[in-house]
Amino acid sequence: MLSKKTKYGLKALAFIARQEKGEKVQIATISESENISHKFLESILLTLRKAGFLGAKKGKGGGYYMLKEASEIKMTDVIRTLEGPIAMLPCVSLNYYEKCDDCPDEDACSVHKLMIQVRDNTLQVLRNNTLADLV
Amino acid sequence: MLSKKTKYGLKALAFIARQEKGEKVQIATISESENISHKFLESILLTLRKAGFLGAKKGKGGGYYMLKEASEIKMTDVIRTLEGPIAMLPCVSLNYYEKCDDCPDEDACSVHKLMIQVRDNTLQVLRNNTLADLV
DNA sequence: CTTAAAACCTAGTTATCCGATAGGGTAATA
DNA sequence: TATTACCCTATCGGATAACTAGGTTTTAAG
Repeated sequence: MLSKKTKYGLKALAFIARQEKGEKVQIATISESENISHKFLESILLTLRKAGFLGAKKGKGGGYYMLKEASEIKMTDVIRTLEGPIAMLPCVSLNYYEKCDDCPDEDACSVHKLMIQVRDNTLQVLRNNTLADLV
Repeated sequence: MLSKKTKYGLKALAFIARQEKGEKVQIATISESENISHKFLESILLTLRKAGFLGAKKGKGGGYYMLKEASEIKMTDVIRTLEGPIAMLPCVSLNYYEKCDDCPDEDACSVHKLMIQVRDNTLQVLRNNTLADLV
């Protein structure tokens, strides 16, 4: 299950991407329009800014804005930033790999093989979708 | 992320399915062989039996056994029993649908559309795989 | 008939994480 | 210089995951 953090983050990104290029959007605007807790959204946007998806301007008339084209922002990258691994098991994760405590031999694990199939299919969908597809 | 419950359950099912048809397997055997806590596995197998995937015999010489062919047990069914929804959002779940608190209009939600794609792809993989493919 | 073995069942524990909130701090602008 | 709006840290309640405890019932064997 996708966390609300990720869901809100995607919605917020889509909201900002819908504006004129370079236009600044304030947290409060998104928060009200998308029904997201102001403070929670604040922390999410901060994460997205640090990850390089957004720029921010402080002070009066400030806000968040896109740094690049929506079509250049892949869903895989956003989800990995907010959610973490895309795979259904740590042992099949490309970016967050972790060995299982049980499983002496990964290649012999039946579940492992199945989850690799799921992962590859999910990745294919998420790689082919950019923020532009959400807008 | 798949819970350990589901992972263990799948491994246990595969273990039992590997035996001669109708052969009984004890919890302790699976527990030791697959490195799963005995008590935890106990509760998982109980769930699987109640869901109709396994039969059980009490008393000395008892154990769990397959009720049907491994090829008749779909991964979707097992995962839904142990894990719950397969979808990444409640609002795109076929079997566990739930409306989102935010989102006034589901059809207008950009994230919704994306997650339907992911769901359909995942379902395709899981529907095409049976327990026989794990063995 | 007794005993040991095995599944059954209810409930509780512990630990972690999610979603949200609090309360300032800091920088930019009018 | 006051206001606006992002920046940062800390905290907290509730839910859930993973596992544990301890007893009950059923069965086979001696």
